[in-house]
Formats: sequence, C-alpha cells, structure tokens
Amino acid sequence: MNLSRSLLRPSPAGGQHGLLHLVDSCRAAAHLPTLRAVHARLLLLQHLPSSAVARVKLIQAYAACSALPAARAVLTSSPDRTTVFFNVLLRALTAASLHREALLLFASMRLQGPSCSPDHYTYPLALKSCAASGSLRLGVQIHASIARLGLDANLFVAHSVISMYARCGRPNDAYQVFDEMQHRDVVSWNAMISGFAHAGLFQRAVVIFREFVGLQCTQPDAGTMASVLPAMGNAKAEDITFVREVFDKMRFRGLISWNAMLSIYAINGLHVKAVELFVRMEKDWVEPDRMTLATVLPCCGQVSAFSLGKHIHEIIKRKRMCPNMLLENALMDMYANCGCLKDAREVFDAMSLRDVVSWTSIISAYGVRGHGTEAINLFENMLGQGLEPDSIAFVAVLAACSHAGFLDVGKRYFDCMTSRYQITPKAEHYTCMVDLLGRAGCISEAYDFILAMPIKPNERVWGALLGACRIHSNMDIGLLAADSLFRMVPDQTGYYVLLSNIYARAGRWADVTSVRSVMASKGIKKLPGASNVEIGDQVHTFHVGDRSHPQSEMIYKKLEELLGRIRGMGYNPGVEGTLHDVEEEEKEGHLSVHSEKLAIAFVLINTSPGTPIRITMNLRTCSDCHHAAKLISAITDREIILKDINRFHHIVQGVCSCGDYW
DNA sequence: ATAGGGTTAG
Repeated sequence: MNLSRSLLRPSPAGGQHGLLHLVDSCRAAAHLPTLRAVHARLLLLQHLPSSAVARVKLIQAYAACSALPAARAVLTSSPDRTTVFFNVLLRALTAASLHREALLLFASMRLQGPSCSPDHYTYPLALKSCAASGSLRLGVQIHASIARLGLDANLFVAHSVISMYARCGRPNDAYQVFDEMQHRDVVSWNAMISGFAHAGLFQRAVVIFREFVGLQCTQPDAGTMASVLPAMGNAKAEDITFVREVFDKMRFRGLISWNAMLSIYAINGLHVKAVELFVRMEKDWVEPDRMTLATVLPCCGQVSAFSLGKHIHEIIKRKRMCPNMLLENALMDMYANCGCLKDAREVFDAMSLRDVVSWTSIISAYGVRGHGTEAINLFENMLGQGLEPDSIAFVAVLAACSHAGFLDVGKRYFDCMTSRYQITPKAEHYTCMVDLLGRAGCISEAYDFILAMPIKPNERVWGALLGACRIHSNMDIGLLAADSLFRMVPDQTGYYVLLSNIYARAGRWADVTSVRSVMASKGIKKLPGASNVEIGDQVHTFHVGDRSHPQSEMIYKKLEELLGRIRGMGYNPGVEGTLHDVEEEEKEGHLSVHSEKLAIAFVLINTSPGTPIRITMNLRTCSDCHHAAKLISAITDREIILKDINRFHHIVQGVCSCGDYW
C-alpha cells in the first residue's frame, strides 16, 4: 500500500507535517500497521511531547482503526492533558457504543484538575452516552452542572439535554428544556420531534412537526424528515399527506429525505405510493443507496411489482452493492412475494453470509406454498449452523407446518420454542397453532387451545378457527368463532362470507339468507374480487365479469375455449360452485368469469408458450377457480402461481403445492 | 483538533 511507501521516504520538509498528514491518511484508510509505524517514527523524532495536535490526531486515528486501548494509551502517556484529549477519546467510545466506558472516562475528568474540566464539547458526548444507556440519574446531574455553568445557552448542549431526557423516558422534561430555549434552530425542533417519537408520543411528535412547519421561519431539513419518521407508524392519512407536502416543498431534497419519505409510505402499507415515489426518484436522477432499495424492494413484493423488482436487482448488480445481507434479504423477500421462488432461492444460495432473517425469509417462502418438508429441512439446517431462531423464525416454521398439515411436527416446534428457546408465544404463534390444529380437523382441540391461551385471542386467532370450521364443516364451533369475530370486527366482510359458506355447505339456505340480510342491514358489501397480472411493466386488473379490458373479446373467447376443453376432464362448475359461493349472482354463469379465470386467459393470450402465469388476488381463491387453474395448467403446459390473500398456490402440471388443502 | 437532530429486513 502506498501509505507505507511514503513512510519510507518521508517528505524532506522536516517530517512532522508529512507524518501528521500520514496519520490522517491512516485514519481515513483505517490502516493500523502503517499507523503503528508512523507512531513509532513520531516517538523516535520526539515530536509527541511538544505537539498536542499530533497526539490528538493519533487518538483519532487509533480509534478509526478500532484500536481503542492504543488510543487510550496516547492519552495516558501525555505529559500535558487538556479537555480536548478527553473529548476526542469520548467521541471514539460513543461512536463504538461503549457508553459505560465513556461515562467512566467522563467521571475521571474531574480528578484531572481544571485543565481537564468538561466543556461544551464534552457534555453532548456524555449526555449521548446517558441517553444510550438510560442513565437518567447521571443525566440529571449533568444537566445541573450545565445549568450552573450557563452552558445551556449553547445549542449543541441544549439539544443533547433534550435528547437525553426523551430517551430516558422523560419527554415532559425534554419539552421543558425545549420550551425555555431563548433561540432555536432547525435541529432544536428536530431534537424535540425525535424526542417525542422515541418516547412513544407519536401524536405529540406529529403535532410539534406541524407547528414547526407552520412557523415558516426555518425550513425543515432531512433531519426533520428522519426525526418524524419513527412517529409515523400507523399514521393518519392526513398526516402522511402533510409530510408528503412538506417533502414536495423542500428546496433541497437529499437522499435521506427521499429515503424517509419512502419509509413512511412503506411502514404504513402504502406500497404503491412507495413504488411510485421511487419511480419519481429515478426520473429526478437521484442515486438510490442501499437503504433506498432495501425499503422499496419489500413494497415491490407486496404489490407483486416483479419487473420493478428485477430492475432494482439490476441496479444492485450494476452498482456492485452485493454481497450485502440487507439487500440480499430484501431481494429474496421481493422474489418470493412476486411468486418467483426459484429466483429467491438463487439469491439465498449465492449469499456468503446469512442471518436469521435470511433463513426465515426462505423458510417462509417455502412454507406459504405448502412445501413443508423443504421449509423444515431449511429450519433444521439453520439450527445446524448454530443460529438461534427467534420469535419470527418460529412463526415461519409453524406456518409451514400448518400449510402442509404437519400436525405433530408443528406441535413439537411449538413446545421446543417455549421450553428450549424460552420464547413467549405471541398472537401470531397461537394463530399458527389454531390453524394447524383446525386444518388437521382437530376443531375442538383448536377451540380449547384458544380458551386456554394466556393472552387475549385476537381477530386472526378466531379467524383461523372459523376458516378451519369452513374446511371441516363444523357449524357449532364455527358459530362460536363467528360470534367472537362479529363482536371484535363487526364490519369485516370476509368473516360473514366464511360463515355463510359454512351454512351453504350444510345446505342451510335459510341461514345463508339471514347472514346476507345482516350484511345488507349493516351496509357491508362483499369485497369485489380482483386479480392482478403483470405483462412487461404494466399491471392489468380484472374483476368478476369484467368487460372493460380492450382485449375483452379475445379474453372471453379464449376462456370459453379453455373451459370447453377442461370440462371433458371432469371440471364441473355447478358442483363446486354451490359449495363455496353463496352469492346468487355468482352461481353457474358467473363462476366462469371470476377474475382469476379472466386473468389466466389474458396472460395466455399475451405471453409466449411456457411463460409462467403469476396472479395476485385480494381474496382467497374459490375452489372452482382452483380446480380450473389446475386443469388449465396441465392442458397449456404452464406453471400457474396464484398469490391469494394468505398463501401461494404453485400449480405445475395440474398439481398444486397446497395439496388442495387450504 | 473536538460537539447537536436522522433513515436499514424476515
């Protein structure tokens, strides 16, 4: 490396300046061997005793090389010690998250005499460590010293006091400091916004954000956007719109602002908005970084924006951003959710390092398709690598067991999770277990399981039971589940439909009608089924009986042809239909124009033979469409990947990965 | 020669 070469030929100008420059280069390059050599030379030439600057630079450089003991040794061996040495070392310790050690060093300054008294550089660092380690008592003491010295007029100091109080769980004390400030700049507001956000007072964070914007004295900056972000989970639509307006009005929009805006959309489930904003970002020639892409990729997955996802993968390759676990995990997630298990697996196999998130991602990809054995093999493989499964990894493997109907294995994992790994089951785990038991036909066991839960069963838990009751036609327990659900979420259409399906299966048409009239009286409408498919980078949406598509005529002709061909193979719309679809208008004729079928016909017309058909829909698919899709996949020799509201159906040559069990 | 607010997955 050329650092060492220049060391051999030090600049003729007497050395010290050249050597100090070399120290800075070692700091930038984090090159410890050269740094040691330069240090030795400085010692040899006796530059160190006279030059405080040289010693400060050495401390910084050693810290940059993660050689903290060496950094500390420079301070210890200094004949004259001043505050700045401590500040630089404190900075190194806080940057390395060594907050305990930072606070010990801070405390030791008092013993060093007046030349080492903490100053307006020291306090922000010490308070940062208090905030990070939750040391409220020490923080309060430090605040008192600051006030005694009158240092609270310094903005840097005041902001760190605000931040310390907020992060130590005292948002009101933080606000008092903020409120009493004589002068404020943009960071003062950012500190308070982020303070409320980190203290969990999301609404107050948003209110003060709005107040700041309303003042119009100082422009919000990227820090403002990033500060409000953690307060925007589950945000109100009007707040999101407001932040977007602020974002649009910013005179300078840097990458951090774009990333924060994308993130706000993503955490609120506004995946389409995030995708649109990303497209806008590309048009504006803003170069995305890893975080941008790691934020947008899951959104692509959620809306099955496969071509954009692939495009992002190309960006990642072009910029040589991999290997990078964050991105690889996000890519896997995107491919899996776009229905491309193979591509997800390729990313997984190519990874040089994998963490629990990577494994969980691929396990869940297999699991939601019904490939239970592979999901379990992967889970065991992960354990074999010595990785500790966490709560979410268990959700993935339990879900895999329930989708595949592996009753005993699932029960074993649940026990293993609590006993061996000491993980307290959450609602998601209970949902998986109820699903597992219920699907396997153990309905009363599932019901007892819910009653014995130590936490209050939520909507999804009861929903899983109701779903199982539909599969196994259990009306008694189905009614109990429905009753709980209607009390919890009286307006959720899907549960009424499930209940009426249960009645329909039992042939109790009067009850079917009464469920429908309850729905009508409450003004609840059945969510219209919609299927999305992507051709090129264009998304096409189909509804039941949709004739709005320009190719409508061709689509219906194709569908008729297909249905004609599969009828000879045992497809009989009437029989399946009465079992599952109770809406009058959907019987017979309308079953044949369900959105899934239209989408399949459309893709067959517009793609070359052999191209997989990927469909994303907003409901669970009906068994009539499922049956038809299987037969169509066989006669047209196409893979059909149907993403349903809660799982994937991967159909190859007439066989579905769900094993007809969903 | 040193300090404040801020974004990263399953």
